[in-house]
Amino acid sequence: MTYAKTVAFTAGQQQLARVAKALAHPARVAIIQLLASKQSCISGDIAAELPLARTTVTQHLQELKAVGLIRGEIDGLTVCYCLNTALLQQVQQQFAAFFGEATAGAPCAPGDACAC
Amino acid sequence: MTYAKTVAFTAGQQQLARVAKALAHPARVAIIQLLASKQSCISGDIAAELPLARTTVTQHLQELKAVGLIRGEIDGLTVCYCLNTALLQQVQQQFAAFFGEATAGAPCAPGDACAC
DNA sequence: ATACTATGTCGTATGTTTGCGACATAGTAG
DNA sequence: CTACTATGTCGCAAACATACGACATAGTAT
Repeated sequence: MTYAKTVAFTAGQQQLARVAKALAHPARVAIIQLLASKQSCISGDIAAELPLARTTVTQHLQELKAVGLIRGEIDGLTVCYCLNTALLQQVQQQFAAFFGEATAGAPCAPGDACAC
Repeated sequence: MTYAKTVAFTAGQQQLARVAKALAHPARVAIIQLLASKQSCISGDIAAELPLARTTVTQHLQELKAVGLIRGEIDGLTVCYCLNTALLQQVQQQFAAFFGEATAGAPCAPGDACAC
């Protein structure tokens, strides 16, 4: 992303945007859900469950790992991915606060003349 | 986005990803927050409050409008943007459910041997 | 050792996003 | 009507993202 003046956005806004970007692709949403549903933190089985090439899935996994939402541990030949519940909980708070703030105002239905 | 086989992702995953993408840029997060904080739904003042060119801000506004998170009404010379609280509330539920699912599992701390 | 399996990294083609100036449109005002 | 203001649309350049095959690495197994 090439923001002209990244400085001007708050850390909170940037963090929220970063996480949102990580979830901005159905494959990544699916991966998180998969990891959440399987009790065991599967590895490359993930690739088998998605409609994408193995390498593409690896890339998505790397991206999720870069943001910190998941963690991967090598176990012999296979690699074990699991959710970073700590970060997820923190992010959950962040989103809750954001949406709470956003949904607090008046409804402003279409045709309202929008009390400006 | 060029998914090879878009079909294979659920509607829920795609909807969540679409909204996440809308929030995947600090400027757009900032816009939502701005609209939430000002009681009046300001118009091009938004552009003045952000560290971006006016046209760029317009573009971000269009994107948010395309996803449906905000709505714009023409009021003479100015345009009035306001939050679509109905959609926001719905999306809030969606994210809450998603994160709830994701944070439900075991912590899986690093070094856990990751019970696979 | 040799063959095999699970993963990841690279390079690349194609498409998308971002940021912005130039230009078009549409009200307002004198 | 003419000048001015507020917005939006276009087109473009540069940066990213997506998807994937070819290749590298590193354990396992025989």
